[in-house]
This record gives sequence, C-alpha cells and structure tokens, in this order.
Amino acid sequence: MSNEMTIGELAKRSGVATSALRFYETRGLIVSVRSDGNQRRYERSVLRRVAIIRAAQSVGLTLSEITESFATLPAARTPTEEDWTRLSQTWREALDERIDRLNLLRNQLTRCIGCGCVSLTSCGLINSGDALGAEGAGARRLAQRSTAQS
Amino acid sequence: MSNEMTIGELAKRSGVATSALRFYETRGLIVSVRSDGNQRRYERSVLRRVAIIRAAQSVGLTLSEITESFATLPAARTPTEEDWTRLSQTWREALDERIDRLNLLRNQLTRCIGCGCVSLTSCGLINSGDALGAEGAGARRLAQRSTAQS
DNA sequence: CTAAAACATCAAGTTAACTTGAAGTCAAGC
DNA sequence: GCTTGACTTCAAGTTAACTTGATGTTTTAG
Repeated sequence: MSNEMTIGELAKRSGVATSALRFYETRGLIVSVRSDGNQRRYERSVLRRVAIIRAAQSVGLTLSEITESFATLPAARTPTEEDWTRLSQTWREALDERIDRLNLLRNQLTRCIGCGCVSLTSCGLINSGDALGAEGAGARRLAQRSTAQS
Repeated sequence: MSNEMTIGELAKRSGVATSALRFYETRGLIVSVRSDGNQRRYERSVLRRVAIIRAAQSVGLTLSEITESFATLPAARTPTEEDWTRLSQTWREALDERIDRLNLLRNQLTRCIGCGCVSLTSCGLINSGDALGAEGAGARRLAQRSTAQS
C-alpha cells in the first residue's frame, strides 16, 4: 500500500509506455524520486498528471504547450482540484478556437461544393488570406497555414 | 503568355516555397515537364493543385492522405471541376468527423469543469476508452489517443 | 541464493514535412 | 560576353514525440 509506484506500474495504469514516461520526465512534465537502487518511484498524483497530459494531447496540444500550462501550477504543493480545473478552462478555450477554425473551413468548403467552384480566384477556403509567414524548418503543426494567392 | 510557369513563378503565386514544391514532386503530388535546360515548367493547372494541397493540409490532412485522395483523380486528363468537387466532398466528411471528435472532447471537458472533478475514475475525457493500441515509432498525429485507465 | 523480470542509461532510429547548404548549370539583362 | 539571379541535384539538418537497442544493475520469486 505504499504511496509509490514503479515505472512499470505507472505505465500499466496510465496506458503510457515506460519509454514515454521517461521521456516526459526529461521534458519536465512529470517527476519521480529514486529508490535505493536508483529506480524511479512515482507519487500517486503522477497518475493523474499523466492522464491529463494524454487528454491534452488528444485535443491537439503539443507537449510544449502542456509544459507551459503546467508551469502555471503551484510548484511547491501537489495541485488541487481547483488548480486542475483552472487548467482545463484554459484548454477549453484553445479547443473552442480550434473547433471554430475547423467549422469555418468546413463551411467554406461547403460553399465551394455548392457553387461547384473550387476556384482559385474566388474560393475562400483556398484563398483564405491568413498568411502566417515562414517559421523555420521542422515538422508543421495542424492548421497553420493556407497561403495561396491569385 | 505561355501555359507554363517556372518553379519560381509557381512559388510566388502559390505562396509555397520552391523547396516544398520540389518536395511535393518527389512525393508525386504534382508533376512538371522539363525545359531544354532541365528546368521545371509547370502547367497552369498545377497552381490549383498546389492550392488544394495546402487547403487540405490546413484542415488536418497529411500528405499521404492527400496523395491517396489524388489517386482517385483521373490520371490521364487534367481534373475537371467535378473531379475536384468529388474530392472536396470526401474531405468534408473527414472534417466533420474531426469536428465531432473535438466537440465531444470539449463537452466532456466542460462536464469536468462543471463538476470540478477532473477525476481519474469518473472523467470521461481522461478515461475515454478509445484505446488505439501501439502504432510504431515516429511522430504522433492529432487526436490519436487518450488511453488512461483506472 | 540464483535466475528471470524489471529497471537504468545513453545513443541512435523513426515519421512528417520540409529547409538549408554545397556545388554546379541556365537564362536574362546590359 | 559576362555577371547576376534563378534553377538543378543531392545530402544532411530540423522538430516533435517517442521507440528501439545495447549494455549493465535491481528486484523478486522460487
């Protein structure tokens, strides 16, 4: 009945691979204490934390965004219900934005189908002018651009 | 007034970097003919194709998904308005699904805020049991999993 | 007490979607 | 005719989020 879990236990209970858990630790998303033999031991609260990380990821947040949000949690004490609730609220807003954006695109697409255009000069979807400029190398994230002209 | 564009022109008019255009070509997403001096020349229709690739990406489709869709287009002739419209229809459905999923998650999150729970045992968002199993290495895509138990 | 399972570290591999750089060729203007 | 600027190819780098593998230590069950 100890308050501590091994990484294997945490993996089993959270459904997240041990390799991912170690990775999260390197990113500062979760913490562990070490046993005499240098093995990781997790507090019960980490299970919730991992669950929340996955939930946030599933709604499209990146680990850095999650890290940022977590930074607003009290570092000293184990986050309370209220702390998590505040976080959820933030994410809900991000989620609303995402949904709005998708709806916009879907509606524009619908218009295109309706008019049978998919026309370069008049299609709002294709020509939505939300130019986002260059952002350096690397993988692109969802719904970042759509920058066709003319 | 030739029917052909250089890669620089296509880049300027589509807002897509030349490096990306060459990349799309290696992926078979667009095609080009070569000039005497081995430079790429694009048909006008490629501009639309690129615009559509970006539009599709902006609603969350990957290049492979786009490639797949494009495979349904007639290879022999330049796609007609109707061909593109059929494609848009397919994408609209994918988009609807995505929106539905986000709405579901948002609503569950709202429930969590309402009850102040974010509880591991009762939160639908965190415990949504849509286990998607392992899928090999590499980067993860949006909204793929959320697999916490207990 | 020992064998097997679980854990540890660290480097390197993986996928997606490109970008950057090097080294050389082509085209256009003066 | 020559200097730019645009283009070509090809290899290697980039970010995200992990996984895989090698090699070695701990724990635990019998």
